[in-house]
Amino acid sequence: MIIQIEPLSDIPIYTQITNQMIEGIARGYMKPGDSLPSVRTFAADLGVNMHTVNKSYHELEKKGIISIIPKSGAIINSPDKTEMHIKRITEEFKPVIAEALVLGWEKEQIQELVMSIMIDLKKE
Amino acid sequence: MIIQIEPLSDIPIYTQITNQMIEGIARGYMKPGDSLPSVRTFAADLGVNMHTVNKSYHELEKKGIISIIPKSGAIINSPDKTEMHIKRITEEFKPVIAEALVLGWEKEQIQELVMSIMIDLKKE
DNA sequence: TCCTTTGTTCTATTTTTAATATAACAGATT
DNA sequence: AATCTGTTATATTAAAAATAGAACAAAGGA
Repeated sequence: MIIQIEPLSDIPIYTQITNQMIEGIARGYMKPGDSLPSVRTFAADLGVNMHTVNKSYHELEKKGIISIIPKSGAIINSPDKTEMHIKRITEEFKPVIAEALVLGWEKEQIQELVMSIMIDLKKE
Repeated sequence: MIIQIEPLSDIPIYTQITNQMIEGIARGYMKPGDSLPSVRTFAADLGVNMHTVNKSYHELEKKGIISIIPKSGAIINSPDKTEMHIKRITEEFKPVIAEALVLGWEKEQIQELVMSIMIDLKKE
């Protein structure tokens, strides 16, 4: 799982790690049950501090995507159909959809873009 | 156009203003051609600093949503069908869609959520 | 059992960003 | 002429991000 950090980005490093991990899992590069690298080795690979990776892992745990087993490691969760985090996902979608609408996108165009992104992420 | 600032939020104030302005325009509370309040009066209304509002306005301008006329004021743009900002909108959608997929959402469920948000924003 | 690795916790410092506070400027608006 | 506008500048404070180093106690492998 290769992750590219952009030091000049206005997106915090720990968020860059979080997002790229999520995208990597969505693309199937990592699967439920897989272990994540330890915060130390991963930090060394990325050239960042241990605590930065640790913060990203806890962000992933808060989102329900991984489980951190104390003193042991982190493992990617199996999706739980009863826990869709619908409220959070809704709040994350809303500003993007509102922005597209304000810029003049038609509902159908937005649906098409969303579909094309899903297909891109799902194709292996 | 009423805007509610949450001082304790981890979202910066200027981003809260930006997002709520966009949602307000999407809902039709403000329309293309309308003037935004001056940065000073709006800042006074919200109880924040002038520069904070100013930063939000420039964020909105960068997104192509308003035009700032120097020494005069800010006006909401008419949507320009030839300028959909497709690359930026795609990059904004991607992490949210990836997160939903990783949490086990089906493509159809995501499409339904997106549609319901669009309907909610469009209903007046 | 011993040794290494693990996440955790703690303190500390540096850097960057966000937010506020004033002030002054020059064009626009009335 | 007087006011209002966004702009620019400088300064300060507050908060967040990132780094650094150390120590701990449990887990896990040899």
